[in-house]
Amino acid sequence: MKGRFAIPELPEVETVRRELAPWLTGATITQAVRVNAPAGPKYANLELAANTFIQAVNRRGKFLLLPLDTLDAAAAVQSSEQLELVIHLGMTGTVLRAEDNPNYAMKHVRTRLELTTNKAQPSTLLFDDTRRFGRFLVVPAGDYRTLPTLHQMGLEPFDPNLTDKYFKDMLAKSTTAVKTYLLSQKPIAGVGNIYADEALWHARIHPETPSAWVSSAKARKLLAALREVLAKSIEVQGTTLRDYRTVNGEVGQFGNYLNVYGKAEEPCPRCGKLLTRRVIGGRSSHFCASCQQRRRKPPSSVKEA
DNA sequence: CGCATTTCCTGGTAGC
DNA sequence: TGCTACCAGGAAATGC
Repeated sequence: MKGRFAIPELPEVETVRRELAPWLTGATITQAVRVNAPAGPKYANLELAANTFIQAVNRRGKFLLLPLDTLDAAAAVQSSEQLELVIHLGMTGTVLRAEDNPNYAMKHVRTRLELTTNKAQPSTLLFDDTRRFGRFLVVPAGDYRTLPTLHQMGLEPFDPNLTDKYFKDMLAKSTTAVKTYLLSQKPIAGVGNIYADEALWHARIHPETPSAWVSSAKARKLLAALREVLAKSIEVQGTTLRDYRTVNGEVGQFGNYLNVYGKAEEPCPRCGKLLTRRVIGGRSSHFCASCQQRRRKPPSSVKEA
């Protein structure tokens, strides 16, 4: 494992959301600026956030969504456009409270928000994004045209509308490797590399199985497994690799519950055969070739080419 | 359009 | 020790 990693997937982002909400909900943004990063779509339109207040700290998949309400009634009438601050942590995005980190190295801090909290305290939010894989931008509320992944995102894992049949129907839409398709965020929101590998192992599905070949029974097991690993990880504040810390300096414990991720050449906890690592869809993937058998033929419901 | 591949980006690490 | 080459990853861009 390398770097200051959390690999923020749904549980890690939910952990951050829960930490940010008490601090930011109801706070006024007096200034919002991009610092130490080139202009571009990743950290964009921040000036629009000035003179607004943060209504809520929400999460959609791996994105944090902060609806902003204007403080200027006249402007609200003129624009009639509600705004939203969109934050994606990417690989290395970290949200910091400046007053808690007086000696913080500013080298990779990309944006800064000057705030007045709902307790009338001044506060400064810093967004450190070392590798610049993150996003921190203001958009018209709900307008995700510049964020195609968010735009096409599937239902939240715990959305009651996400039934077994709905999930199976989503998987049926693609013939790409089921692991790759999960990472696209289209069948379900918030699943990244770690939890995809873990859930596929629990459901005994080979990660290279064409998504549409996954049977109804396997789809049901996969959805249950995804919910199980995500819920457990949220409970223990996510997976911490190396020296990552949450906003409040805590360490997620889900690493203790991993069965396959990062465990190539170690014995499968279920059958004892050595686990395999293989690049699938350009991503490092971990599975048990023995108990995650790849089906040889498509199910009868899928037309042969 | 669907799917596969490449790019973005930096710091940690292996190997010499 | 110092240097190079390589690797990690989510989402977007590009290629076919």
